[in-house]
Amino acid sequence: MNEKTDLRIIKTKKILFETLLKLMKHKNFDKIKISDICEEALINRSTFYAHYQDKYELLDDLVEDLKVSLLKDLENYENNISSKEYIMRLLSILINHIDEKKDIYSAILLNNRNGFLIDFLIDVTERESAIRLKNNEDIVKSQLPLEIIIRFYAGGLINICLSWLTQKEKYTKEELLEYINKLIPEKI
Amino acid sequence: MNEKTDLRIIKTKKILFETLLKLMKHKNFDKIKISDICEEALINRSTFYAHYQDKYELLDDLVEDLKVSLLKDLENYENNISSKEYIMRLLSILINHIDEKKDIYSAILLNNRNGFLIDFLIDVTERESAIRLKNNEDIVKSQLPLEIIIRFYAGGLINICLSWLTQKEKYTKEELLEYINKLIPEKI
DNA sequence: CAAATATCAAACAAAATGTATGATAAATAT
DNA sequence: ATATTTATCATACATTTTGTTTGATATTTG
Repeated sequence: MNEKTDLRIIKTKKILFETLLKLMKHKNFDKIKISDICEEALINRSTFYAHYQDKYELLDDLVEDLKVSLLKDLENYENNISSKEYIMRLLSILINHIDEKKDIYSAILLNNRNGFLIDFLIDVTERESAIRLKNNEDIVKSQLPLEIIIRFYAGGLINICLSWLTQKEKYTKEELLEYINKLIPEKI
Repeated sequence: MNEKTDLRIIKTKKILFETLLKLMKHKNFDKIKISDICEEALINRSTFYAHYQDKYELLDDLVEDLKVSLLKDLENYENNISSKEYIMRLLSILINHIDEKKDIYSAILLNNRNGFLIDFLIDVTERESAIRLKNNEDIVKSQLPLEIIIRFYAGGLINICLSWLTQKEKYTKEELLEYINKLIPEKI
């Protein structure tokens, strides 16, 4: 979000983000025109082009912001805990993060842009998990490639989170975590 | 693929499918123009418009074909087996299906069109599983909502399949199934 | 072989993108 | 506070891509 922090740039990008998300709630991203965005945002089209080559760059930038925000949420939490405990904490952070940015995630999901999102979430959770779980005894014993284990749990858990997000309010965050707790074995 | 089976229509659509997939290997779907497709396919642009409104309809049609093909693969296999055994057979069919259509799946994956694919695969596997697992004793005992269980395993397993697909030939199909076998508990 | 129809080439209208220019307003720096 | 820098704006215009139409040609069906 910071180019060199000229206030006008920050403001413009913020409006573009908000407008894009707003439009994505009613219209598929594929069908949104740059001119639609600018019109709704009350921003000159040449200003748009001053910042982004196309709408894909705009969306990239928006997702990049999300990523930064999630990484920040993940920054400070404890090390050296059992793999299950670790996973549960990671998830708790993730679910809170998604819940806070509900609007953004839903908008992206409703637009068949899941690929984006899943890649990014898996990327983050995988990197995190890979570091933490690398020398975990249970995992070494299981004789499974670490990446397989991570892909499995990351995919499963993210899928639960995403469906939870779209079926608004069917379960509370706490219930969701409780269900997940039952799904994950004590020893992986 | 059949409108009313005029050979020319079948041929045209087939070529359009192949051409789109070919282009998607080198270029993101977002950036592919209808004129690119037609040029490469040696098909007149007005012919394209005679069949599809835009490139998204073309991709839809292509994915629809995939879906039909997977459903056909899933048609005939045994009922009344334990949940784990059931899941393993389902997966074996799924993996074989993906392996056979490797080119198509990779092309779509490389194009950030995963959303499409994951939705579709989850849809199919969920519907299948929901029918089969509904009255399963183990599941009733677990006190978890069925949809949560299905989402979890569907997401996890599909994610493994997808990453397997992109890391070409790192494991054999058989190894992959063996790993998955270890990941799924005997009693869910 | 006759009838039906899908494809084609070509030309055109409309929509959307992308670029350039100089004036104006807002932010930064001294 | 003022000067300087620079982001935004309005406007105009070139280009690209899409979408439609027409009638001729070729292929398929019956």
